[in-house]
Amino acid sequence: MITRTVPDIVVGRLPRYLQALEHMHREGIKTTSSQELGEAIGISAAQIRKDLSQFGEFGKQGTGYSVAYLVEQLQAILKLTTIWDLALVGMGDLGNALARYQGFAEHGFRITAAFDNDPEKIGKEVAGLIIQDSREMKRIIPQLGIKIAMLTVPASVAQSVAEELVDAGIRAILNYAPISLNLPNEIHVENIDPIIKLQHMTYYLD
Amino acid sequence: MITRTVPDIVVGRLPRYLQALEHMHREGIKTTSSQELGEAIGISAAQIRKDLSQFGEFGKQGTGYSVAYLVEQLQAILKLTTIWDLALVGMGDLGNALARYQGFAEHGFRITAAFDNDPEKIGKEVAGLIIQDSREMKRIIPQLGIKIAMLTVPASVAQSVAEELVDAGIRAILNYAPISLNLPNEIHVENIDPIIKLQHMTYYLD
DNA sequence: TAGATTGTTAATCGATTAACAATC
DNA sequence: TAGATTGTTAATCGATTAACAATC
Repeated sequence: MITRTVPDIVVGRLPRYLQALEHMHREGIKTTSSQELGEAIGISAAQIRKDLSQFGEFGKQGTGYSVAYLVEQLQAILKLTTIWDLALVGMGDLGNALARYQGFAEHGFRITAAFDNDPEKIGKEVAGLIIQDSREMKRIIPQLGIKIAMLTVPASVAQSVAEELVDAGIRAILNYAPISLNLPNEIHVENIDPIIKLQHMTYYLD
Repeated sequence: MITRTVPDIVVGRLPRYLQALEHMHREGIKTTSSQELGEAIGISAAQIRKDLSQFGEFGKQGTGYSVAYLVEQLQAILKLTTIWDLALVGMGDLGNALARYQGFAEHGFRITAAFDNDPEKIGKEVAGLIIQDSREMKRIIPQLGIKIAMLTVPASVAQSVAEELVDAGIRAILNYAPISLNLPNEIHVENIDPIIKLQHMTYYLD
């Protein structure tokens, strides 16, 4: 059986389609077109149709797409029909803000464990989570079956903590530390770094 | 005079080169090669050389690049030789965490004004900043000459607040709200949305 | 000098767009 | 039916990689 691989750049656009479609759904919009969806997010209609065609046929000629149906299909494609447990590692200001952020739960992500190495923080409660000793990651993460971690530790320790996470069975890391992690290829890493984004924009300013 | 435009995708990689080079610089590494730099950040040596060649000749055959010199040059290309003032709009948990984050100052970004529309928050101090009424943005932002804003308001009001920011003279927005902003083409927008990144990664998990 | 590495050109690869038959 | 819009193919466009002469 041949399974052609979908380009990662296409996969990366699907969550943006989903976000816009969920917004339409909340607004009570029942139907949309590649044209309308494209205008909402600044992507060409042709590209949206091409991207979706990688996964199946979801529309109807003449009428476009059922918003509810396309939401469902994209959720299935992105494996969002299950709840994903997250480990939150590093409970500084950012870790605390993320622990309190409602958006994760609203989208099927549940922070199930929070870690820090600071004895002052261990045992404290944040948003219903008890902060645990990061030396316990290796034990707790497999126990809870957690596959995704959000890394909000200082840059100086990010690489070694990331390695510990991989060792504990983590397979995807959302990295907030301002450093590029070197990990095995099979580990999925996405970076969130405001400095990098700001420096990208200053190029165009004067 | 012909000035070919550098592709945005190339500009977007420069901050990553800079980050890695600054790291090398702190480590006391004097010289590097496109090969070594590429391995550090997972980009091919050929691509790094090609990207840099858009802006000039910065290396020496046989020996590679002076780290300090290339840092300097990239900073100049990205307009990082001046301090950039930032407006922080929306002082919830995330806004507060960003206000306290040291990384901005360390990279030449200074949060000069913080805004919220909540009377409970206005007048309070966070990390040396007095939170101001967002109705004052139109007056204060031009006064301080602020060109860049970080937007950390709820999704429901992000579009309208963004429009107010543009109206106040803001030309670049780092958007943390989970919604795609529709703004004039000349406004530079970069999005930071953990849900989008997590959903990208779950595609590859099971 | 010999070895290493740049900057650049040409070749390859991949992504986006245009166009349109199919069809709701 | 007529109009609208899909899914897909082919054409175009752009980005990445390979290769190598130049040269430190």
